[in-house]
Amino acid sequence: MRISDVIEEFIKDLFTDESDYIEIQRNELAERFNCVPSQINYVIDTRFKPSHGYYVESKRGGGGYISIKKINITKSNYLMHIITSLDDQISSKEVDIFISNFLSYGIISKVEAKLLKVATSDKILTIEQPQRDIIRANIFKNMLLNLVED
Amino acid sequence: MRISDVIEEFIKDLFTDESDYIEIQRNELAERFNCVPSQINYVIDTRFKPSHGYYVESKRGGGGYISIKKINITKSNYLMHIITSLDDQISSKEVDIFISNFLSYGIISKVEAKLLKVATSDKILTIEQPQRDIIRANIFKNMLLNLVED
DNA sequence: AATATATGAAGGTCAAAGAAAGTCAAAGTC
DNA sequence: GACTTTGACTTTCTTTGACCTTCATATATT
Repeated sequence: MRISDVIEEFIKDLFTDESDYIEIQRNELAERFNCVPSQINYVIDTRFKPSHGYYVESKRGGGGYISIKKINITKSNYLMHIITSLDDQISSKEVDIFISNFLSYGIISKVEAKLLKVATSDKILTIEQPQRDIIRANIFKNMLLNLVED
Repeated sequence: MRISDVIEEFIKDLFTDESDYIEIQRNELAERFNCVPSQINYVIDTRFKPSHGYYVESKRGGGGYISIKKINITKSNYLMHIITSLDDQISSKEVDIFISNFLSYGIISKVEAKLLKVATSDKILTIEQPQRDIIRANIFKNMLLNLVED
């Protein structure tokens, strides 16, 4: 078995039910698996990409680390699905229904909901139809896109 | 854990509910944490910058000290101040500057920043000027309003 | 007594050394 | 040919220490 696969599995085992966030030490891991440190980068680059549902951060220097966060892929999937299914114009009421669904599914936060709502409200979008519904769809889709992948 | 992090936390714990002003003794702190005195400067320089919401003063010589004041640009105050000062039209560039300031002051989250940015971008607001800058100001103000008080 | 000088007690600066992690391309495997 | 492994070199952040500046106070000088 490849060393990269072993390391991948080891890292994935670090995630528990309680926590979808871990921190590792590059050099320590490399030593444990008797490989060169950059091998760890290779594993992370190839197996923990955003497209695999992971978000990676790191810090260099004394006490440095690499952190990996498992992102909720279902959220992304769900939102992407909604986004692609949206027409290129949408009413305020329709938007509101989407938003309250997102909220009740725990897909977005209250603040995010408020931001979405206000940015797409008729009160704010003071232009004529059908321009209004077009701009609204545009705003809505793009805001949602920015909620995908946290 | 880094010694710098430990010291940072120690200092932050000195602030109480009653007081947002503390005074420390550089040498005393260094001795307590068994580090070189200039380490304290390092911690203060990197973790208690104005952009983090702290104001630092010091005095040398006998009876010297370092004082740190937590500046309470509370989120609400700050945002309300911005909102009321805003004109009724605004360019995309101006908005971006505001957003990056909010971010560096830690007043909004990254996600919120992205939402603000996308909802006010020229790419999304595909209408003619001056309508565009008017709608943008409207959206921006109202989104900010919804960030006040959480 | 008033002023000048010395001393010691702070804190400040800056650069070198150290500790991680990142990059990239060459070499190796399947 | 695509994926892995390796290692030399780079970048970033932290720790350490030698040397500097400022201030209060004690001591000396006029």
